[in-house]
Amino acid sequence: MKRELKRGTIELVLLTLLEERERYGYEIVAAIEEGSGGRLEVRDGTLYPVLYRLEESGFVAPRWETPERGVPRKYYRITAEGKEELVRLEAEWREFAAAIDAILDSEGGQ
Amino acid sequence: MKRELKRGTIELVLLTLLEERERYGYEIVAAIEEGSGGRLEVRDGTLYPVLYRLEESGFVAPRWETPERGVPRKYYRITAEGKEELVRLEAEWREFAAAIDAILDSEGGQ
DNA sequence: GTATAATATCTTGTTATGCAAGATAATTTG
DNA sequence: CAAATTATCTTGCATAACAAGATATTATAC
Repeated sequence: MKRELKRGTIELVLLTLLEERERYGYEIVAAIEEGSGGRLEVRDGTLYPVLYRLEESGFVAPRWETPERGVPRKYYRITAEGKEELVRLEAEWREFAAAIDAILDSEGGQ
Repeated sequence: MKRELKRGTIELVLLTLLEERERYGYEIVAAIEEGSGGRLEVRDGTLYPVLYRLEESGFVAPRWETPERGVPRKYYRITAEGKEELVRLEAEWREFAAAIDAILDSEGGQ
């Protein structure tokens, strides 16, 4: 999947996944690939900066967890503001996709 | 509509509009807004560079027309290669949108 | 007839963000 | 102990949409 198409959608995807439950970054990379049926891939070098942006905006909140065995993990949960943002982003996505489809369907169908 | 979401879709939109018929840049700006039901807007400062990229790639071909009255217009038509590219871009868009929707629907629906 | 608006194309610089490529560190496995 | 795996983080690059202008012709208003 080309890079440019993804732009502006990763925050929506992240908030959607974090609304279901708390997750840590490395886990999210796999969740995106799985949840999209292998069609969408996001690198960790992409993911972490997005999480920081969301954190700065107050849409997610982190929590370190150091298990008895294993590498420390930084879990993120969605905040109340994050849920509101998710509603906005999803509406924006639906409207955008509808706009593109409107052009494709009206013109291509002739 | 936010800027980032549009990225990667404008070439698809342009080729779709040009597949229907020859058009000139200034006309396309209005056609996009109308064809999307007012949901999608593209500035002329965005449009022209996209047309040049498409022309360089051989996907569209320009033709100047100087009418008896009025400002000269540069009409673009889609080429055979452009039609192939359009098929690719549309498939890519459909798959991408399906990937996003798969994540939204599976997670949001619980 | 001159000024203003509308039509139309084009250019420059800014900005945002996804990603490659690495660095770091702990843990597990061979 | 060496190598692979898990996990987070950083730097620099590339791309493309846009704002803000420049330019030029034609149409309209005064």
